[in-house]
Amino acid sequence: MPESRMLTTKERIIDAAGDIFGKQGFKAATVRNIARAADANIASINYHFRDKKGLYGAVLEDIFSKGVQKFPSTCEAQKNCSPDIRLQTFIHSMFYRFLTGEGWRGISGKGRLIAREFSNPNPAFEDILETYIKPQKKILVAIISDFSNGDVGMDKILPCAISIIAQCVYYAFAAPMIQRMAEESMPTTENIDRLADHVFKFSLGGIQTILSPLDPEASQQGQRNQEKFQ
Amino acid sequence: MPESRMLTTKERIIDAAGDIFGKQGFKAATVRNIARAADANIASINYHFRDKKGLYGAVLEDIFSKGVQKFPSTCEAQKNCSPDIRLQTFIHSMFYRFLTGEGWRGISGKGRLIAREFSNPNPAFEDILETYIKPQKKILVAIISDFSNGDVGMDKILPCAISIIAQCVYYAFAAPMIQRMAEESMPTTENIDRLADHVFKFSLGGIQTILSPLDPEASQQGQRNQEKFQ
DNA sequence: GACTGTTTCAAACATATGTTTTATGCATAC
DNA sequence: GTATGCATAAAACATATGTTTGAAACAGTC
Repeated sequence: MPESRMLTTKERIIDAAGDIFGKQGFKAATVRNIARAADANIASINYHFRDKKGLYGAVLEDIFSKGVQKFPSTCEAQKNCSPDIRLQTFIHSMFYRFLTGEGWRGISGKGRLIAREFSNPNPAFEDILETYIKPQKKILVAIISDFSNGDVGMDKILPCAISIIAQCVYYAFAAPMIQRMAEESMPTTENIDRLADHVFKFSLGGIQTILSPLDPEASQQGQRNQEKFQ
Repeated sequence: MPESRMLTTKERIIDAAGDIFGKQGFKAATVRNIARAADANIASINYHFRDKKGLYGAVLEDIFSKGVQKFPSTCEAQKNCSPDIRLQTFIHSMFYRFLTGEGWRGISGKGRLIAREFSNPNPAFEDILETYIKPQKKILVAIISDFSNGDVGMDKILPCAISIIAQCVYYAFAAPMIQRMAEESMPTTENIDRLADHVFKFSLGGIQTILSPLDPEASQQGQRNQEKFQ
């Protein structure tokens, strides 16, 4: 352990806990395993973080603060760029943040922890939401809004935002599925740009279709088929 | 308990286990809680399913067999329809299967269990994959393939399929997130058709953009920004 | 060098939990 | 009626796990 020994016990615990919580979930992860992986004593977890829940909260905070710091989804230089470019930057940031080793390492580590929070938010996640995620939402909404000339309501913009986030998150959290169903599309460091570009282009088409002022009747189509399912 | 008493103990256990496994995950769910919810004795779980893992496997099988049976994603009548219509049917089926009470009840119950499997497949899930999920993939790939005239490779079709599935799954598994970020888009029985229709239209635009023979240079765009993240 | 506050350690504690055991009801067949 | 096989029940068992405890090691200060 050449470099990990440079870190303090507290840091090593947070690091190991991120991986183990990510892989196994809050309940299945044991403080004993975390302590062993961090090369620390069990009691030090309680000493530094009060209890297992406290450790989890610290891990969440650590993951997000580092994640958005290392991969900002917007940069000053692009402030006046076309929405195309800014959307591409946003999506690529998302992929790098989720999937690379400097980020959340996708499914193999902390990325899965985040996916879990999406469907099963821990109380400690509410703060993360306000501090880190809502600003991201604002950025994405602004980008999509710029595709029209501001004459489109939130009822069309928000679903587009969701569709985009959905794709980014899915590549990170459903990697085992993707590996089994479409191995070529497995998210790895080699094809991360290719995948991000696909999501970008796909979403571009989607946004244009949704925001285009024509086909006002299309929203009725769903009603036709509704009874088939009831 | 008027009607649930009509069911056998075994059935009641599977039913209760689906909800509790879904809400809490495999490890966090306890056989004691499941037995109580099913109004059954703890030992009956081991009696009928050997052990906790066996129960989980039975739940998985039950969920999928009922899910695809109640909401088939293709029907004989549409066999010769346009890909548009068939895609719409596929996506709506997906939404109904994931979200309605007759299906997996979204996040509140078994839906979450499936989302978990996507990122954390249980050994018992491999069978489910072969029996229930791969046929679904085949259907979707055939639909997307029909949008072009068959002159587009899997390298473009599969990512489109993933993008579509991603949206459907996200609405089901990330509902708590959606509720907090975009309450109007919360998946409920009231707006399920509206949401499914959005995903349909968005995906239609995405597919057309990806499969369109023009812009062969677009795939290079990603490379430009790559160094920014390294 | 002795003192003090902080951190680490090994062991113990209390509890939660999956599983097994043994006994009891409850049909159906002989 | 009696016996046999299936289903359920209550209790016991063994283990895993979060937390606490009290002592030891360490670092900085006077």
